[in-house]
This record gives sequence, structure tokens and C-alpha cells, in this order.
Amino acid sequence: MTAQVPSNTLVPDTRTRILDLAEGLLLERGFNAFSYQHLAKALGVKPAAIHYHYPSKDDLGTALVARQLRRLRKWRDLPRVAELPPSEQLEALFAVYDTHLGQDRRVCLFGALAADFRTLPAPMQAELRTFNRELTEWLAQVLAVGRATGALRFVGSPAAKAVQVLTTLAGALQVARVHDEIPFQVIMGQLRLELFAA
Amino acid sequence: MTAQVPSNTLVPDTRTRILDLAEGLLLERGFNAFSYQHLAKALGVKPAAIHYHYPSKDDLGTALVARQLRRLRKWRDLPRVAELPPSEQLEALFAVYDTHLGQDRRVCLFGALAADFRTLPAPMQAELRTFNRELTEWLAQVLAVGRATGALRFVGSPAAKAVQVLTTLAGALQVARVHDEIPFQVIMGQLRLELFAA
DNA sequence: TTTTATGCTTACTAATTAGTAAGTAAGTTG
DNA sequence: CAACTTACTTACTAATTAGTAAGCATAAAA
Repeated sequence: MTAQVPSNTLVPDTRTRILDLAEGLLLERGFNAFSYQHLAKALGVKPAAIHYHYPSKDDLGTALVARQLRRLRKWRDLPRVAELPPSEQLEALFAVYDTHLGQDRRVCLFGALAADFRTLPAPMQAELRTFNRELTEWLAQVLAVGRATGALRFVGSPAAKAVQVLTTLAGALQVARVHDEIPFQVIMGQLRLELFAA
Repeated sequence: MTAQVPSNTLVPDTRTRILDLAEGLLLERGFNAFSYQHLAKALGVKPAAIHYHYPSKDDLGTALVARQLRRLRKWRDLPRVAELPPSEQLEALFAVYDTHLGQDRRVCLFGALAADFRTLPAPMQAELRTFNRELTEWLAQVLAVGRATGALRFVGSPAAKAVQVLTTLAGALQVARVHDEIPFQVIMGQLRLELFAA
């Protein structure tokens, strides 16, 4: 029996390479815009090899969102993130979206799947809801502490502000896709102007 | 020769019925999630009839966005909208998004097409950019006058705030799709709380 | 009344899709 | 070494896709 987790070699196993490639295509072109043939051709294998690792596209999609959820939890609990003061935690979040922008203007997971949501398999929908809920709860906590300590400023409840800010961030990457990086930077500037206490 | 514009009968012509149906499917399920077969079956005609009116799906998609752009311009210039005070113009905009929410949680045009943007035909991309640009310019003007007259309140430039607010509105409908109406209402409440002067 | 344009249908093609079944080479384990 | 497992390939199916070409009924125009 071989390991199910990728080994620490320079080149990841096929299973991981499929997921990486599919993730890129999802965030750059949308879930309904790539096929097992695309994946196979890009990886230099036959389509059936993809089916071997992920029997159906539903399985692949679900695995994709599940991995993002695991990454979110890992990132959130990282000492270099969890132990930061709130305003820097917020900047760390902004940096994630900035990274997406830098990677050929990828949208975020939520922004990539929201429009086609009803065409997605139920397990994928469930994972995405969990992903979004946990991210929102994390940000609400950051905002609550940030305001309490005087580092952050906003009206309304931390929960409401968290929903609004995350929605705006997802949208900002979409606007960057449709136009260019400028509106994204404008939105980020606006968020900083409003949130960081003077 | 018959008229190219729909007549004033109760039932619209096939050309318009195709566009109406396609618009609904686009906003409810995404652009890559419906085919000419779906349209044909739902309208009780053969797929070739759709091709007769819109030779390719590119043509259909472009016609769809073009119509939305015409509607935006018409709405914006309507006396009952153009002659409103800024805060009520903003509420009129919010009401449009509220209508989308009420129509089976349809996302807005921008939110429906942003993720798949790179898979869209160039003319469709161009129309969507124009649509978004004109809507943003309109809102920037509303915000500028609103702040000048003391009815609206925000920091930063009207143009920046307009980009941010529209992005948030588009995202709000997407969040409603993924979860339920509650986060949408939460975001709207937050926007009103922040924008309308006390 | 002949002609022409409109709005379709029927019948088709070529490509692509997800998915399956059977086979196989190489490595792992008992 | 024998049995088994892993990670594929080859070869296939059935469905769906966009799109085309030709035919036809109806209605409007000359």
C-alpha cells in the first residue's frame, strides 16, 4: 500500500497534481468550464486516470472545496496568524485576496462557485457553506476584538460587518477579473480607510 | 417585413421569449449551465428555432447583456428615478437588488458572469464592462450629490465608494444564493446604517 | 396572383462530454 | 516467489453539445 498523502518530494503525486490543476481552472475559468479531458491533456495522462483518482467530477469538486476548508482552518490556527493583533489579522486576510489577484486574477473559492451554486453537487454545496460560515465567524471575532481594543472602527455588529466585508472582498476579485486591478485596489483602499482607526 | 421589436400583445414573440427564458436561466444557474436544448424544450420549439433567432450562443449571450444595458440606461433616465433626491435614488437601486432576491434569489448580471468571464465571447465581455462602468458612474454621481446635500455620508471619493457599494451588492445576492436571505438583509442593513446620514 | 420573406421543423454532422470495463506493468506484501 | 494492490491505458458507450442545410407553411408585398 502506498501513502494517500503526498510525499515530500519536489513533484507532487498525480492525485495532488489533478487537484492543483483543477483548482487553478476553477478559480480562473469556472467549474463548468473545464472537463476531464482538459485535465488529462494538461497532465499528460488519459481521462480515465482522472476518473481513477476522482470517479466523478462531483467527487473532484467536493475534494477541492474540502481541501480549501482544511487550508482555511490550518491558516486560521497558525501561530503567526492566530497570535497577531486584530488589525494585523485583518491585513493578513487582505493579503490572501491580494495573492489571488497576483495569481492571474484568480477569484476566491466563494466567488468562483456562487453563481453556479445550484448546479453543484450537494456535498460540494455543503462544504462551501461550511467554508464561508467558518471564515465569517473568524472575521467576526477579529472585528469584535479589534473594535474592543480600539484598533478597528465600524458601526453595527461584528457579525454583520464580517458578512459585509467578506462579500466585498469576494466581489473585489470579480471586478478585477472583469475590468483590471484598479477597482480592486480602490476597494481595498476604501476598506482600510473605513476600518482602521485613525 | 414584420416588426423586429415585440408588439404590444399579451404574449411576447419567440425572439423575446427566448431572451426572457435565457436571462432567467443565466441569473439562476449560470451561463454555462443551460443549452439550446433546454431553451427549446421549455419553449416548446425545436433547438433550430433558437438558432434561427440567435445563430450561436455567443449571439444570444451578447443580446442578453445588450438588453440589460439598454434597460439600465432607460431606468436611470426615467423621470421617477432621475428626479429623485440622492438618498431615494440609492433606495431605488437597493430595490432592484431586492427584486432579484425575490425572483428566486437571482444574482445580478455582473455576479452571474464575473466568475466565467474569461470563457465569454469578446462582445459579451465588452458589453458587461460597459454595463458595469455606466452603473458605477451613475452611482458615483448619486453619492457625490448625496454627500454634498448632507443626505448621505461616507469617507473617500464618491467614485471609490460607488465601486465598493456595487461590488457589495453583487456579492450580497451571491451570498443569498449560497446561504439564505438573511445575510443579504444583514448586508443591506449595514449599508443603510453606514450611508444614510443620521 | 405571383413572389418573397418569416418563422419555423426535420434531419443531420462532428465534437465533446462523463463515465465504465477490462487489461496491464510495476511495485508491495505475506 | 506468489498474491495482491496501485496506478494507470486502451477501448468503448450513451448522452449531450453547438451548429447547419434543406424543406415547408403562412403571411405580407409587388
